[in-house]
Amino acid sequence: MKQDFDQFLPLSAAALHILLALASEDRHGYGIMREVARQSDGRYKLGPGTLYDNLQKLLEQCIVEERSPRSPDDDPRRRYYRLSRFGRGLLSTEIARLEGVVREAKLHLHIRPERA
Amino acid sequence: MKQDFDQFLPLSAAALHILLALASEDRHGYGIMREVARQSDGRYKLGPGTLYDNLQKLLEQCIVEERSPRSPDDDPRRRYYRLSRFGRGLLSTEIARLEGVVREAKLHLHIRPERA
DNA sequence: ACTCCATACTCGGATTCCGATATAACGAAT
DNA sequence: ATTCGTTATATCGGAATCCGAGTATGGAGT
Repeated sequence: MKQDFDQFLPLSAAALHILLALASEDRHGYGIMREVARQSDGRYKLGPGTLYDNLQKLLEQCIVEERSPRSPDDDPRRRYYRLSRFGRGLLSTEIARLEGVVREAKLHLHIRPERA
Repeated sequence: MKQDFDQFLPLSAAALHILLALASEDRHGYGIMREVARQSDGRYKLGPGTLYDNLQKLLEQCIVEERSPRSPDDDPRRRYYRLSRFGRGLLSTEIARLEGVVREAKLHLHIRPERA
């Protein structure tokens, strides 16, 4: 039962970063925003429009699922999201694809030592 | 004189693949389409709409330049494009960014051995 | 003559992006 | 108790982008 990830790839930058933020742990929307900013050192910022557009679509596609809050002392406004099994596979596939892109690029570019 | 690549990043999938196709050699539009399909093993196909939209924008931003045909026996319909110096730096920066994404992802995913 | 491929390009509908804005509960400080 | 900054979810609508169908043409093969 091979799932066809291919029809979902390539992921948009927004979707990729959302899934990446969810790969390390389940998060609520606002937490995703902060994590995305953190992971990219503030260079890539997700606004609420892009975030919720994407989240809704990812939910419909069952790439991301909503999860119930872990404890009752948690802020009740929060809605938590997690990667589905399918979503995790999809992200892995996309990462493998990106590795290919990076490998290909390095054949043809001088990559300078990375800057601080 | 540090150029601010950051305002152009992240590259869309289309732009990234176009630049990648031009990294190895100068190409005309149709050649870019073929090269993109080849590099992705046919999984990512660029249609003419996306291609020319992107090419026009990349020209305006001086990321890509038009080049004169190399020899007069070349098919005269062809219009050749090449990466500008700026474009090459931009692509390098984007590739470095993607390496960071891949590195981050691998901390949290089991990447299966890549499929045939 | 016909068909297929190479090649460039336009068009318009669909999709996506994305900041401004709205709303409100929380925490801490006064 | 009030205020203030932050946390938090969500919508709206214009702008940007995607992207396939279609148009056009020339050359090569049969």
